[in-house]
Amino acid sequence: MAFDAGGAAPLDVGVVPIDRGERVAVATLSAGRAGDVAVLERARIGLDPRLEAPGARIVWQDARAIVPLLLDAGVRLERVRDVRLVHRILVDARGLEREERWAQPLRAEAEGLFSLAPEPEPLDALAAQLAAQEAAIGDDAGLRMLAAAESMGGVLAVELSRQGLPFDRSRHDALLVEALGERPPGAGPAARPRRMEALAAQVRDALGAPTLNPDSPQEVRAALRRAGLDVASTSRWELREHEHPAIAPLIEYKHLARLHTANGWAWAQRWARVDARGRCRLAIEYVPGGVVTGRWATEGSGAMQIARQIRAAVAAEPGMRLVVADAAQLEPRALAAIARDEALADAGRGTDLYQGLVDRGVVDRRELAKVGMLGALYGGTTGQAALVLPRLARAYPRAMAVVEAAARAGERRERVRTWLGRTSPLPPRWRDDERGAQQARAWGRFTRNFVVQGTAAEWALAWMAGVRRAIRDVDGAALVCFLHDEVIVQAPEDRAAEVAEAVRAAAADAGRLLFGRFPIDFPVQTAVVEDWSQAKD
DNA sequence: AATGCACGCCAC
DNA sequence: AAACGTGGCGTGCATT
Repeated sequence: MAFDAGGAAPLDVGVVPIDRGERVAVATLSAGRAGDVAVLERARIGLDPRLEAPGARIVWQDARAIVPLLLDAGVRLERVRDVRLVHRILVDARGLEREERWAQPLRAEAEGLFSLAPEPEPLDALAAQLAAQEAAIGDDAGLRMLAAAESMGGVLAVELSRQGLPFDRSRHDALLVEALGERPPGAGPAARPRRMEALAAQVRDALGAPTLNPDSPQEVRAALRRAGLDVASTSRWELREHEHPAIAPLIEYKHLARLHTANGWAWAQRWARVDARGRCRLAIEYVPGGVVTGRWATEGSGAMQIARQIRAAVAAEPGMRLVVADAAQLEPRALAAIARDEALADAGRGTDLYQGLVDRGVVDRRELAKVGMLGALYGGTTGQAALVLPRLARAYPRAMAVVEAAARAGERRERVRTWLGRTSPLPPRWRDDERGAQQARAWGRFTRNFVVQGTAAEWALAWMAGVRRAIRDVDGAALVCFLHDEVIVQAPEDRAAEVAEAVRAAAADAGRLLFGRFPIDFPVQTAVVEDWSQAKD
């Protein structure tokens, strides 16, 4: 198992940074109290034998403050409890007091400067928090597993953020020049790359608006209306409905403008940095549990939305390869497992669940299978999805009943739970009128999706924890990216195939860990490549 | 000048 | 003319 999934830890070891992380206080946590406090210089933390004791669980308040110190000291971190992350789960799941006292900097940080002995208070507080969490979790095996997984997620996020994503700036520059044209000499928003400027001129020409700023939706809409195009917005789907010489260059301009602002030169300048070993990496700050469903977010760099167009700039370093792995149709598979829907699980037996639906005669085209399944997961009611849904409901009544029940529960303002027990928040108030009914249905779509997306996120955590363990002894291999259902490991060329196999095996392990003997496959598509764009999907 | 919101588009 | 879930973020633009 990739993380502690059950049973009481024989030894809980609390760790608290003091003196701004120059030293660390270590204590045994038991029955809500801290005992046998030791204080160690940061470089010598690993010398406390309790941190390496078999089965020991290391407990902290905030991974961001302590995990870097532990990693630098060579502590392995196999069983962990992140009190901050787990608290957030238990507040919703168990009504644990919403208390943010450990969000504050620990008082010992300041007071430690003036006393040789550590303040016992933070470690006692940690012990008390741990005891409260253990009581709240009780014998709920799902919550216990979720707490362990989320806590390991805190470690993974620190490790991933410290690694960064290998990034080749000259390749990035070349991709931008190819798409946008030469970079203008002056910075500033007025200076547009050559192709963008040419498209802007075409738009102005076609609309007879010589001073038009194509970045201003208001100006663009007004100019379009003057040209006789009755548009409510300037979004692409609406523009496409109209026939006019300005439309094509405008849509192309907006496409390039997005690339330029989101993943252009300024973005690379801001987020790419050269580390101590001279490697260029994108600095990505992961936020575990940053999304209500339990998915991760990132802060600042927009790293979860790196445009496909520039993914070739994410490239393996000399002697290395990227092992790019993504879980195939993760959410429908999670749904099949939640619902114990053997028929849907059977359709997913191969590597392509959507094709499985076609092969079993449920729908006649793969594209329809996908649209219909996503409609079921998101609550789609129109178009192609609506046409296919009845057939899915007939073929997979158990799975469809689960998402329908989640939607109805949300409409009734009830909470729903993921497989391991993450709980949806309570909805805002809505009135008892037509507008309120709309809001209720919208909340139902949220709870419908929450169950599936949240369970998929739990599987992904377990998967990634397994990958972490599997590559631990592969010298030079490191997780460098995580995107909901996709991971990238950079590994030495001659060990990449072995890593790819380990990543696939970790997926199967994660499925068994969460869903036991229920026969659901979690196939993972892996590619060993030099750059991210070569991993086709 | 700083702040907050709306728009629009990218990702899964 | 949106719809069908979760987000981040840059830009324009109105408000303070």
